Amino acid sequence: MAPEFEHAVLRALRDIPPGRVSTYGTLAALAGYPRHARHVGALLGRLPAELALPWFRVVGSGGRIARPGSEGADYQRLLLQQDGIELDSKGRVDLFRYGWPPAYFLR
DNA sequence: CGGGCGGCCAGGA
DNA sequence: TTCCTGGCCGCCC
Repeated sequence: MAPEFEHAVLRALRDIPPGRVSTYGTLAALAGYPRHARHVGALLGRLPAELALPWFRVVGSGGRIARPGSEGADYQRLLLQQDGIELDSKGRVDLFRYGWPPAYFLR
């Protein structure tokens, strides 16, 4: 994975404010790499916990938490709630309400 | 709403 | 080099 790509993505990741969420595709675009959503996922998946980065503030395009059923998914749901984010009955986030940056999620 | 399909792009085998 | 596989995405039924 190219260092420039990683740095750009992590920078965008750190810029997501508490209480907001972004998506893999949006983060990739913000970082300057449109269409690289999958790679953002691959990167977030192997982030060392020590870095304490807000990986949990990234969800799929439909506001869905990735890899449902997995242990990490439950943890992510918990962290999002602690962040003050409401999840609907199906565990999805309303991007029109919490999406970051706002301009990317206009109704 | 649910499921399939094709497209996306980098790594590993 | 080809082939397969992803914490994805959007379109079509």
